Order: sequence, then structure tokens, then C-alpha cells
Amino acid sequence: MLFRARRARALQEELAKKVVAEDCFEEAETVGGLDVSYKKGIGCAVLSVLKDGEPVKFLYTISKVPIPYVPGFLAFREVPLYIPLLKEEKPSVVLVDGHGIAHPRGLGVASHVGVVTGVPTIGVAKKRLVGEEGSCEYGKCLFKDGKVIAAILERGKRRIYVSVGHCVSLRTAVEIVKTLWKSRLPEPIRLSDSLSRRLIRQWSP
DNA sequence: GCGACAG
DNA sequence: ATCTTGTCGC
Repeated sequence: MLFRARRARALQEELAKKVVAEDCFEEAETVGGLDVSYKKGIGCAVLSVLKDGEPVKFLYTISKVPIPYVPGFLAFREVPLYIPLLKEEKPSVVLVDGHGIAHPRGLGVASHVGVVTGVPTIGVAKKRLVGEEGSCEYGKCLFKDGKVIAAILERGKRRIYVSVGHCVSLRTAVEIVKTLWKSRLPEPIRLSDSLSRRLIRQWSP
């Protein structure tokens, strides 16, 4: 299938206007984690749900992914897999593997899925996509047009980029991610990453 | 044209 | 992301 970059870009610019960078919830009673693993054109997405730091539910979906990966358009590949999961289960807030507003048009995969489902989301990426690095109230941050677009959290040699997805403030996003970051990735995403990887490996077709 | 480029 | 064995370190 051919990828329409022009239409995709127009949609991102439209949806970017709907992003809310303020908290839309009181307490993060449950925190979800979303990630996808692939194997020959097939993708397996997993939504892990944690309560008080402990996993209480896992949901997954497997289907063909005809959209190629193009930097800046990751959402068109992964959001279709995330939608059914968030339609069935709505955590207080969800950590998404990838950037939120720290994106060329302010609509990374975390913001995209948040806006179309209405679920509060936080972007957690392992690598920078856009922005210049500099110091800020969180230590280091990514700046774009002189504004903070992501906080850089560091643990030894490892670092993760935390950004507003939708319906959450950067301050709250950083606070939530910090309490759940115990190993390579924040717990909700780490669990979804390992489970989706296991499920897609055993997918025989 | 050259380098950068989430997963 | 995925392709892939051994290997260094706690």
C-alpha cells in the first residue's frame, strides 16, 4: 500500500490543534503501557495495565500492518493497533513507546492516539526525533522554538525522552514516569514490550 | 547535495 | 522495529 505523506501531514497538523497539555485527570489510579512488536508484516500490540505498580491486566491484538515506517509518521503504523485496545480498557493514563508532542508537527504517536481516543497519554522515547538539547528544571530537556518539548530522564548511561502526549502536563508526566522507571524502560512499557515480543515470535503463519 | 531520522 | 552468538559483568 502506498503511503500518502501529504494527507498524513495535513491530518497531523489538524489533530495537533486538539492536544491538551494539561492534566485532565485527578489521580493516576491505573497506568497503562503500549508497545508493538513485528514479524514479517504482522504486528502485535499489547496494553499492560498497572495498579499500585503491579500488573493487573494485559490485552493484545495481532494484525497485518501494511503501512511502512517513515520517520515522523510512526502513528499511522501503530495507532490502528492501539485503538481497539483502548476502546476495551481505559487506564487513567497511558505510557506510549514513542514521542508525544516532541515531534516535527507536534503530534507524535503518543499524542495521536491520545487525541483520537480521548485517553490521557505520555510519550516515552528512547531516541531523539527533533529538538535541541539544553538544561531546564528537569535537568536536561529538548527545546523547539525556544520552548521545552520533552524532559530527558537519565539513569547512568541510559536515558529516555518524556513528553506530553495528551491531557497531561509535562510535570505530571515526568512524575509518573519517574516512579515507574526501574529497569531499561518504565514498567508498563517494558511489560508490553516483552509480552508483544513473545506473542509475535510464536505466531506461526 | 548532505546529514538527520521515534519504532 | 528486526536480523542474530557469544560474551562481559553483577
